Amino acid sequence: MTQAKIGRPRSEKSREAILRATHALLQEAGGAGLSIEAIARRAEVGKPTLYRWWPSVADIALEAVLSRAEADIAVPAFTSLRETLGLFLRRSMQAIAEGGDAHLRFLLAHAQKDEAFRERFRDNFVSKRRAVLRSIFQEARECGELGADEDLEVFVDLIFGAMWYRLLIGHAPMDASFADALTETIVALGRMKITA
Amino acid sequence: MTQAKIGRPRSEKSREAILRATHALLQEAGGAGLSIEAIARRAEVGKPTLYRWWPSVADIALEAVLSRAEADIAVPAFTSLRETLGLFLRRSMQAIAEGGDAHLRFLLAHAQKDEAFRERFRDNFVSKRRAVLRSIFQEARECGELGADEDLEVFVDLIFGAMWYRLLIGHAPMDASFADALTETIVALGRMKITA
Amino acid sequence: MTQAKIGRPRSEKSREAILRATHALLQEAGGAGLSIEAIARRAEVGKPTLYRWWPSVADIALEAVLSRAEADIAVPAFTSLRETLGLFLRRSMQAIAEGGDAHLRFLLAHAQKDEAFRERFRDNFVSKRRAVLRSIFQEARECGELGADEDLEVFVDLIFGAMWYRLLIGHAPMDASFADALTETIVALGRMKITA
Amino acid sequence: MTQAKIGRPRSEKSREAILRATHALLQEAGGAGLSIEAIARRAEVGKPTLYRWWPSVADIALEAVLSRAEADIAVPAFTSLRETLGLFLRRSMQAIAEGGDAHLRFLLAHAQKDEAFRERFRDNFVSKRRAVLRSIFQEARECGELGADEDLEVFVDLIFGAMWYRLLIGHAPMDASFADALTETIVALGRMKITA
DNA sequence: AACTAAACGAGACGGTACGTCCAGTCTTTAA
DNA sequence: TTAAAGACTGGACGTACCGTCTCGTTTAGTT
Repeated sequence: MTQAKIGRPRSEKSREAILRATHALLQEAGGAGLSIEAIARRAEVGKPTLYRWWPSVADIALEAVLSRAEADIAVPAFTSLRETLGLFLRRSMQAIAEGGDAHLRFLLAHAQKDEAFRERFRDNFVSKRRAVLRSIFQEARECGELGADEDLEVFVDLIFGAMWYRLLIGHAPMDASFADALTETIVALGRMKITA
Repeated sequence: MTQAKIGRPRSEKSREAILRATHALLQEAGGAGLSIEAIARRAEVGKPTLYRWWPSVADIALEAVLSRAEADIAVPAFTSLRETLGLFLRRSMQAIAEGGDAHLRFLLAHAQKDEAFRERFRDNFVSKRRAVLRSIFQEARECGELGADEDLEVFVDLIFGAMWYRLLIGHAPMDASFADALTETIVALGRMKITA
Repeated sequence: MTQAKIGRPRSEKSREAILRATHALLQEAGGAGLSIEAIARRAEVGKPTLYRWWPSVADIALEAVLSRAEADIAVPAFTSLRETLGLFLRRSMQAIAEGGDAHLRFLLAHAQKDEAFRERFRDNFVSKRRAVLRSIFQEARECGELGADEDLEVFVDLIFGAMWYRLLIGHAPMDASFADALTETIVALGRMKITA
Repeated sequence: MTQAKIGRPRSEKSREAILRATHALLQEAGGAGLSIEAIARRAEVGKPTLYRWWPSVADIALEAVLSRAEADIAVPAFTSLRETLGLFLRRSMQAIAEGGDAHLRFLLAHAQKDEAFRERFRDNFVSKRRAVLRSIFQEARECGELGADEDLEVFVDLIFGAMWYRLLIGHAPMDASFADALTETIVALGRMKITA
């Protein structure tokens, strides 16, 4: 049917070296020192190998992030809105604080100058995180902790928006108390609508 | 005390040409085509003139934005929380939709790779917008529409966070209905606390 | 005796496709566009196939030239020095003018950067042409048109040197009148020595 | 009239470093190791500086050769055809033998793949050498050592052609005896026509 | 009115990274 | 068991900007 796959297969060793190098560069120097050239040098790989498999540096960084962070978006088992959401937000913020901020900054910065990448970033990263948060809200709704007519999409925008905003602007820390404040806000919104 | 002002004074003509060129480049090509080189070419100005007065391209873009957008942050006269906040948010989103998004994207992208600029961006741009929003909330509090123990900073993070998030990720539009949804959320939070 | 012919036999189809592609590329774009890569693409053949059978692009070009030009060096039947040499030179120049110049330029250019190829080029191409010209001179000597003590090697250098020189530098055409001028020079040198 | 010369002037230091590096690379590794990249590295100069002033590597090599070899084409004072021509040819061949061959090979090889450079090479290098040789022949003619109806251009082609041919093909040395053989050939051609 | 000093335009400088092309090698499937 | 095909490392290509520099020119304010 399709063409037989002949010829030398893609080198898994190279792929891993590239992702490892990308991760290391992001951690060491932040987004500043990350370039195709630098990755190729560090991973001891030819530049054409990078261009063959990824359309831009940002896509490499995205894959590097995805390959390490799948566990991050594990949904905590739902108990109550306050507990589950609080746990999720505290864990998320801690993951960012522990070295993930350079990665996220870099991805978002590149998404601003590359429309096509922005779409890929949205589809492969953002939407998955949004789905997790939305599922928590939906479970809360099923338990009666959120009303039926709330716009959960707006709730997701509020929570992730506030987090990205603090990360990107840096005017205030992403600590546990911030996580709790966000949690309480959602809890309050849920309670209010029910009493109304 | 300070040194006497001798020598040729700074050329106001050049300054204006530079800001105009920067604005035009951002509107035409988005952040992609904006560079020191491009601005100098377009403004018919030597590169050292740029480096003499601004530390980076992003600072030029910031000044270009500030010089045009002072009116944007005019505080509407306070009537009620719903009305005042709603007006402010609709106006803000409309300003962005009418061509300001490339500017903001560019500023924020650069803030991610340049720590020092991030601080200047925060001090000269972000904090002023935050002050406006905060003042609206404070007036609402004085009118009893917001409780005394609300964390207004978190409210500001929620609103501006959600707006930046939609702008940067592009998963949903920044339209009037979004402005209204945000408004209603804050109104609801205020009402709830009071009834509680 | 020799090793048995086991394994997959060499593809004659590929060999021909390669030589045809090489010839076509030389004619179309001159030496500029000729590379291992380009030949492989055009002939729809893998690069290792080229490296297996030829040590360099230049050797492929050499074989392409040799496979087509064996007739060129047919020795005309000897009648007189003037007539035979004149015919040979006019025919040679015409062959070059009719599209062979890109091939020769390419071979010679590569011979300059590859010592080993220069030797192969000399042994398989140049020396055969020299032998033809030398045999004409020898027949002329037997007929008494050239003296016994002439250095025929120098005569060959003079004639082929002048031809290559015009081809490579391009300051003057390789036309029939040039062929005749070279012929007359040799005839004159022969006559002079005899009268002396 | 013409545009005023404003802006930072060209760096003479860089220009010299580039020519020196080019010369050294040609002598050390032959044409093989010569590239824009290698010259820039060796001369400690940015690549754009090379591209700003020269259209190709070959042009740099040409300038490097010209800047050193102006003395080579000094015309010896004319005494007799045999003596003057012999001296000129022996000197020329010696200059090539003493390290100039890599330069000439490189120039000629590049002239084959770059039509425009071939023309520059012809105008700035070849034609000057031809003029020297032609002037020797012309002085000989004035002394009656060459007839009035000889085609001096063909004589020049014969002599320089034979020299380039031996240089490029490498089938025989460019030594004093070769110089003498060429000299005697021209002398003979001159004598013959006169006796005829 | 001449002098002084700084800002101006222009543009070359040493560099870094870009994205592409080709060289030559290696590894897998096909014949 | 060799041929063929394609991915590999590596390096040069020519271009775009970077941020710095050196010019000659212009434009005030100071003598």
